[in-house]
Amino acid sequence: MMMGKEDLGLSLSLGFAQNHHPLQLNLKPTSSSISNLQMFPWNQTFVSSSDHQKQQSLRKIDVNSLPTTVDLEEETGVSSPNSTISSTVSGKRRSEREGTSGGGAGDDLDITLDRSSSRGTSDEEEDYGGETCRKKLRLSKDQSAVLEDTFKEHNTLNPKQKLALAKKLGLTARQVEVWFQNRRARTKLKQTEVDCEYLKRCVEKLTEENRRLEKEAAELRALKLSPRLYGQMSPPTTLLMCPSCERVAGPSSSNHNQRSVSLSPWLQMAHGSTFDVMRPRS
DNA sequence: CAGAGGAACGCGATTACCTCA
DNA sequence: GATGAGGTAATCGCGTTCCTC
Repeated sequence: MMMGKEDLGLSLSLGFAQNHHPLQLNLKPTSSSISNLQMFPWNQTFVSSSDHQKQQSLRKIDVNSLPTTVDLEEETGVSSPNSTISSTVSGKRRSEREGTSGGGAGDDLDITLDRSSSRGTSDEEEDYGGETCRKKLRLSKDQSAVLEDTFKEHNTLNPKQKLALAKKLGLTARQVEVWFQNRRARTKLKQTEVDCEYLKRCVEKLTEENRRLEKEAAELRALKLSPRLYGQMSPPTTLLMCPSCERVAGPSSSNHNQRSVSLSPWLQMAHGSTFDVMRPRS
């Protein structure tokens, strides 16, 4: 089953460094299949008895030709299709140190992935049942749903979380790692698309505003050419600004110490005027 | 303490495979 | 059935961070 864009479950935020107006885009799907799957409490053990049942059911619907038993063999790196798991006594990795909400007791064994083994080794024949070319293993719907749910909680996993998730889904840790990598890439791509769209809208609005102002300026120039009318008006091209608060003063704020400045739209934006094309829509 | 070397990891780019119209 | 497009799992190369010596 293909996973469409609506299945991505992206919750995107767009923020500008200066304005801090996040543009929230909630592309979260309303998938009933996801709701049936339990979220991972990372501070708990993954495989409980109920988990085991789910694991069994997951394996039943697993379309991939994975090894039927994904157990301790994988942790020791004996029969892992794409990855070799090595254990190191010392040297905590970054993800664990940064506390990706994992950890807990029994962290004396740091389980890490040796990715070099997944990049073209002699184990590949074993990996794909004797075939030399790499096989594209499409993840099942439920596997994807669990991965999505997990990704919503943490977009990165520490090695233990990775292993536990892999074990639960009947995948290799490397597959989980790859899925998270690709998922992060998709999220970023989606975010870039959103950014582009938003900037395009900004450009359109600015262009429109520019056109309007040019038109207005042309009209004012035309008025200037007719002295009778012009004499009745105040100069349109200068505005008054309070030097202390730098707020553009209106006609009534005559008590401010005023000076003439040219109007900058960015200044207006900073003061929250109606010129708000850079403000994301809520 | 500074620096070299290595391991682990993440990311961007790309490839290869699969599904569907 | 052939085919092209789109999605995505998998791979590769590189940079970064951290740890050990």
